[in-house]
Amino acid sequence: MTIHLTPGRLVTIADVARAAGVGESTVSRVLRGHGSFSKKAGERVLEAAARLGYVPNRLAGSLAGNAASGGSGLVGIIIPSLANIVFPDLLRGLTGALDVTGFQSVIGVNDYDPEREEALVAGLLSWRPAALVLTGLEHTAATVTLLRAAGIRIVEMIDTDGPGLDIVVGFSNRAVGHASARHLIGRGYRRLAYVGHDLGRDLRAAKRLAGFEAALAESGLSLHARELVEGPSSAAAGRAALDALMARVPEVDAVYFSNDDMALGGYFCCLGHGWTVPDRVALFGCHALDITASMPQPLSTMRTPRLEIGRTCAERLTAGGPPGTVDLGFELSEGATA
Amino acid sequence: MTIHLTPGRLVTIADVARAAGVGESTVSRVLRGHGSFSKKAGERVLEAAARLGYVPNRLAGSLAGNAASGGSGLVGIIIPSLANIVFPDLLRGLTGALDVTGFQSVIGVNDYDPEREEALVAGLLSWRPAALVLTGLEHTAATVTLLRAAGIRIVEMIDTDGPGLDIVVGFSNRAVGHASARHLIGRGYRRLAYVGHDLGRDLRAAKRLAGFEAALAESGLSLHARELVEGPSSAAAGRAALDALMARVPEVDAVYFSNDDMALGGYFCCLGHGWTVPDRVALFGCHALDITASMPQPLSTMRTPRLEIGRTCAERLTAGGPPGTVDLGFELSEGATA
DNA sequence: TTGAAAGCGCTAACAT
DNA sequence: ATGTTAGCGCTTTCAA
Repeated sequence: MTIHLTPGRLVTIADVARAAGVGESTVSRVLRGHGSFSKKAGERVLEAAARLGYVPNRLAGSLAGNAASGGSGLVGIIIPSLANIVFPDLLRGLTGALDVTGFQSVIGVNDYDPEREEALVAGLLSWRPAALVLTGLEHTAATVTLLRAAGIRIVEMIDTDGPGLDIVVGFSNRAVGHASARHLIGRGYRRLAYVGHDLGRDLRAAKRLAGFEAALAESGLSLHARELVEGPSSAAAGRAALDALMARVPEVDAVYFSNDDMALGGYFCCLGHGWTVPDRVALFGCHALDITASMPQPLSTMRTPRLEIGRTCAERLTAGGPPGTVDLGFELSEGATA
Repeated sequence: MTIHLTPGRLVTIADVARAAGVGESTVSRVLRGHGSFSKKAGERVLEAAARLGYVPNRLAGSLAGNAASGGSGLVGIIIPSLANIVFPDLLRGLTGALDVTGFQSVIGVNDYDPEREEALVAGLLSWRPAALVLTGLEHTAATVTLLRAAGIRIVEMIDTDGPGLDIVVGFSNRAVGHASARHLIGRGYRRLAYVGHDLGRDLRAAKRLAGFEAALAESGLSLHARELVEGPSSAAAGRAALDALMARVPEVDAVYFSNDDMALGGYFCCLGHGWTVPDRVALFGCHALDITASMPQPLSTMRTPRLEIGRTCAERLTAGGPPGTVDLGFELSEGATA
């Protein structure tokens, strides 16, 4: 049976009600399995909805349902970048867990820029999300004001080094840096250098470096040299930076990289020069990207629980528990490069 | 001045109107820069909105504005995976261009599963998005029905090998495979093998292989061997698969990988065995991931315009042009491995 | 068990 | 230039 509708007009609950011969509220009850209704009414509504190809309008649903309490089925997510696989990993954990509970992820990418984050928060808030997930603990004052006024759950993910607004899920980047230094010192390296990318933007990398230097200081050491590149991390940047570093300070015996991308580039640099790793120079990364486990010499790095962070964020959000910090820790991934 | 509001109640346009001493519609006009209003009214509204911390409710806005014509400021995006950097790259191009035009991206990940895509399409449609962006051309019949009934713009990205529903932006995966084979044949390789991942799920990879084999056939050749791994692509899988392949069929002189992840793993395999590349065995990938340009021997691969695809999708969507296919092509990235 | 009716916050005629 | 009014599609009292 063909149904004729005004072109461009989508099927509404009223259409379904008419087709099923019941009232609109009955349709609503049946479709959401709420209230009570007769078996017969249920069948007729379901049949009519299927026949007409009814697709609920959640804009209207959210508006009517609980607009005052600010809860649609959307969850806003803001990450700094999509170019570094670390953030897609977080997203993966989040969306995977969120999908199951019927939430849709609305995402924004702020390019490591707090001002951009502020604009994205304002934009996302206009969709009255049930919750907002941010990356890191540092935000502009205006962002915090917006967040507070929104009256929804806020999760800050990845970094636990500082106070959060509501729920915080991640690990201590400072502790990662500290543990990395302890490992290298324990291996006997003494002339340690750092190779990293733009620290002004990647605050987590800066915290790792701070932890690293703190551990050195505790052992009476200090950073022997550092090489920073402009812009984001990449294998190309890591390769070029290590190249420059070793030309400038050849006595360096171990290098701590801002992350695995950079470290992989560093490893390629060593291969290109024919330097033996770790004898000529030891390499240590961060994040334990899958790829670095397949290197001829697996990279020594720290495994960070990215998927689990995403999953945990989603769980805490939907569970409705109290505010607080969840530290998921990290783990040494002992490779053959340090 | 502190403003007291019922706790949990968000500031509405009515609150702003009252505070500014104007009518609701004037507030609406000012805030959206539509219609006409006096300079004075404009100032008072803006001041009141800022003071009260007004955040527009786009759920209500979309519902009132043009719910019938089905256009909110949301764009739904469905990708098969977030684990393979190819898709975050597409997302990056998309969200970057979409943000600028005031659209928010709502994303779904279907794990290469058409049934899951169908569920995601139904879910996304309930937010009455202005448009939907899908990956690839293959969908379930029910998905196509939903899409047709929705009456919104649809973009299918990445693959141009087949008819689309509305707008198609990408490149010919078949042509990529074909050109890859031509390159290897031109280099003099004759015992060519394929190393890939789950072809039943990654249909684009399957099309590349089909194009590859077609080119071989045109030269009177055929695939000398193939090694397929279960599950998704990864460096680890590429490494293990090449290892198994070369043990089984040592006379192979060139390997075409399903993508750069796999090829990088293959390169690591060669390094581990001390095989010279490309003399012992040549390697060819797909996608030209940044990382492969930093290898001691840059990987020979095909550069695919992922960011540009994302950007172009966004542009076509917002431009409101006619349906059609946009082939953005691809380019040989001549490395040192083939 | 069910329908009628009143909004949710906003936009878009329509008056003025 | 600006206020009033009628919905957008849905959920939720409130009666019946």
